[in-house]
Amino acid sequence: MSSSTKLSTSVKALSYLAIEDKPKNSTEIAASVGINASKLRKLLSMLGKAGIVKSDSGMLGGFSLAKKPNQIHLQEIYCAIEDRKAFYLNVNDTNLKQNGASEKINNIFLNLFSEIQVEIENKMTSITLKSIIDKII
Amino acid sequence: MSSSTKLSTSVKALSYLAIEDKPKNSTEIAASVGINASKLRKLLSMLGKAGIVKSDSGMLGGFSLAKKPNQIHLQEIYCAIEDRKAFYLNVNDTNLKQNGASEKINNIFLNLFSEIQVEIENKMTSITLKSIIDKII
DNA sequence: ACAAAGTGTTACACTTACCGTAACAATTAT
DNA sequence: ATAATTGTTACGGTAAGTGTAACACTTTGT
Repeated sequence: MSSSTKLSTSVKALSYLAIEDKPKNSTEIAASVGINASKLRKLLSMLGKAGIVKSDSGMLGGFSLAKKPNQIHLQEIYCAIEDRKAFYLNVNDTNLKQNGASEKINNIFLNLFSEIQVEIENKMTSITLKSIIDKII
Repeated sequence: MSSSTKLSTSVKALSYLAIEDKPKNSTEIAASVGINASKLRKLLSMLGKAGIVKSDSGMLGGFSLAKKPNQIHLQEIYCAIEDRKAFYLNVNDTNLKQNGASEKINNIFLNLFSEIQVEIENKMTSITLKSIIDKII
């Protein structure tokens, strides 16, 4: 799954939990968002480590939101499921020539990509789960 | 090669052509930017179709810039080498549920990604090959 | 105590994508 | 003719992604 697909899938699962407003097991959630239950558990496990959802084992177990929807924004969801920077962009730094031109160009692009990533992160920080739910209800 | 790597590699090749200011064959350019000559020819071939470089076969053939460096900006380089939108972001649209929530969330993300792409394109349009060369010389 | 229902994680076969290189037709100057 | 070059295709090898199953561990109900 690409980063962007992971993000939208996670938001679907979280929206489902917010709307249902009671613990749901991975099978139900997976059926709702349309992916495999095992795969979904991997995603939700990461969201759990980030304190976004909480999970309980056992017969009455399942997943539920650990915070209110207006306290969850896209940026933290993204960080929870992806270790790399937002929508990672990279350059080819193999075979760098000794003259340094390639290295300088790499740095120029790394700076450009950093700027883009900051903008993306700002945008994602401003969007909460609640604002998304409000749009789909 | 990722989109971003393609872009930086292309800019390296174009910068080399701009600085040398005479036709260069793929072997020389490839050695300068540190990639395979055949692979580079694929990139330059696409840049040629976009009118950014011109190429000549034969013994005295090679590649040279078709426009001045201040008339070439990153956005057109990107469009030349990549058919998809800038730094393509996508959602999972398989197994869409009948309730429509997944579809609505997909649309929300597609809109968000479109906004991000517009910002990236604006940024890339404002950066010319000349401005990059000025920084590396 | 024991069974049932969960999560969290690992493993694995399968497919897909990617990479680097080679090869070759077409083209052009000498 | 010959040599050098582009543009494109093909291909074997390798890496990455996918979907599923499996299983240990935890928790609840009886």
